[in-house]
Amino acid sequence: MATIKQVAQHAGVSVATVSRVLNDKGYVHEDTRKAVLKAIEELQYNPNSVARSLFKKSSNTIGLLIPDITNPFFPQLVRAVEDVMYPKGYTTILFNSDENIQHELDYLKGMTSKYIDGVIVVSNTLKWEHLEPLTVPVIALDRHIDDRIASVTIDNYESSFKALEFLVERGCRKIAHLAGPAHVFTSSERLRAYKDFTQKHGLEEMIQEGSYELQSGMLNTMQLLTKYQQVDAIFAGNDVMAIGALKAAAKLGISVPKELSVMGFDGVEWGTAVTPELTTMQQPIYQIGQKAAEMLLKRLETPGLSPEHVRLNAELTVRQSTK
Amino acid sequence: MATIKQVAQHAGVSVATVSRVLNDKGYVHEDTRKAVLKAIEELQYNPNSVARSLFKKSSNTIGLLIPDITNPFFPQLVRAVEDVMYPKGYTTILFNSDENIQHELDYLKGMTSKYIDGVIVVSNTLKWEHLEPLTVPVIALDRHIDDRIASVTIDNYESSFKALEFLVERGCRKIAHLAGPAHVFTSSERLRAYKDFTQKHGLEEMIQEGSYELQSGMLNTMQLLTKYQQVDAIFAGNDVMAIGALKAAAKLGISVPKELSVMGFDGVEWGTAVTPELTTMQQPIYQIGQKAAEMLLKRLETPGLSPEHVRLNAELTVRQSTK
DNA sequence: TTGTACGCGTTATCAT
DNA sequence: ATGATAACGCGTACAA
Repeated sequence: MATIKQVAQHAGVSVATVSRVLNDKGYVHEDTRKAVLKAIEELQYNPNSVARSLFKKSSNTIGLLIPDITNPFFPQLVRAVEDVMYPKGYTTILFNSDENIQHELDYLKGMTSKYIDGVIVVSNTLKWEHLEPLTVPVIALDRHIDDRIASVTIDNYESSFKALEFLVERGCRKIAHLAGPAHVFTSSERLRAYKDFTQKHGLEEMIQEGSYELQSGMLNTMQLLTKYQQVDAIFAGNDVMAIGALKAAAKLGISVPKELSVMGFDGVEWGTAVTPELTTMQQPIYQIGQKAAEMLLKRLETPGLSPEHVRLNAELTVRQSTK
Repeated sequence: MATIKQVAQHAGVSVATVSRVLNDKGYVHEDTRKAVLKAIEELQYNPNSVARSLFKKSSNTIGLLIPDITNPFFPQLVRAVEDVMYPKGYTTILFNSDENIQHELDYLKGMTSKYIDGVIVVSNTLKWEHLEPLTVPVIALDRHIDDRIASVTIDNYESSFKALEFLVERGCRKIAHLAGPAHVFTSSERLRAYKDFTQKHGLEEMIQEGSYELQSGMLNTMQLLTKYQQVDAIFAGNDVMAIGALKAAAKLGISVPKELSVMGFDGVEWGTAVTPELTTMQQPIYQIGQKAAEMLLKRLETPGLSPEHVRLNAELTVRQSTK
């Protein structure tokens, strides 16, 4: 690895001059510029990012903190973020927190010492006081954390309401809710919508709580279906649970959508892999990631912007699992 | 952000002493050590990773180069790598190449200037000459690149053979192959096995090439099934295509596994989400990632180790999509 | 237009 | 046992 010093020597100039042509700053004679360029080429010189970071107190790197990349919701989100950051010269570092606050705090601590320039955070546990000490822009993704922290979210409550309305329109009256974990903000919003909806429409409230996983979705649907015999629709807290419900129905010999309608939430790719294909409230996952990255980029360029709160809309995608 | 200098001042010692207690190196009196620790605590001092990297020419960071995180094969792999690297103090940077050699070379170039300590690579295009200039340990994952580059792979050829043998055992005789893209090493190996197998057993060769995607799997199965009427089994190049085949069968009213057996390859989670659940040649995805990370770690600790080539075994997981 | 010299925050060597 | 200082590679005042 050649250094700027060697390039300077090779070109017969000083390091300052090399730095100038490197960064197009200050005056430099065309001839010397060419000589420097030639030296750079010959020595295959590549500026040292670490040294540059030390001086600039900035690493052209952002952190992306998510619960777990193996959750099918996140790969697309991650891709979106990288797809917008990379062309702008930023590297993205991914962190899996497993929703463990200790891990999250560890990561955050590491970031500042690495001159990470900004962070995108998906977390149910992180609060203002944890993020406040960070001197870099932060974007909260998927979950709103605090009014003082910019965020990109979707309208979980309203969308859930719409999903439920659709089920009623299609003639469902005994609608059960397969709820996600209570500590997850998005699932509690969806649950809240379900409760309000059933109350408003005078429908029976049938709730079964589980975790955001396939097995859980299946097992809990089994329980649900034995506990409440007359269920004619299931509104699941997310797609993975909904697919679990589909599996349970298949196992119990219940025909979907004829005897039972199943509605998911998220719009992950899995939903198109199953038969019948899953009807779902589709989040614009890729756009959410894009938007968050763009907001971060804006704050990177012009620091001190007031916290913006963007709310995207989920959209009902009717496929085959509902009447 | 406090610096080591400020800590030294605060504790009334020199930076050298602070550095000593920080790194447990050299002698330092117990009293002064305590004073330093106290200063560190009071100033909330956090050593600057960038400055440290500059001096050490090492960033405690590794690169993980994969085609695309949205391919369901990779999230688990990525998790595995991070799960072993992080506790050892290493940060993992993920790069999505989209199998584009230019992107790959760009990433590689960026790595050296960042003092990245090692790389794990999943690529069909990268060759010895691209990796050779790297001065850090490299592990090739999933695809063998060169004898001189350590690798972790699975026995694609033999496993495919076993999968096909299983189908024959179950009475299938008209076995078609839904092949993955020709430029992907793993799929050409699986294709090769299919060809050898049919020849060995005197079976008709029925091949349809597609891409590693759901739609492609479905469409190509449709074509396959119209072109060759009597097909009684499909051996797919990967699980996603196999699931596409399942969808095609459902659409055509063909009952799986009664009229048609479907065999996948990979063992991604999706395979358990569909009905019938997918029979597949299951790769130990997580272990592959683990093993690669461990190999890298070993080479990080003791450089200059000769290239090791580990080959893991895929295992037949019989579920419901085969007779 | 170009060069000198210092600072970014650490670690390691060499004195003391 | 502790301190001063050079070095890591780069960018930028300031001087020339």
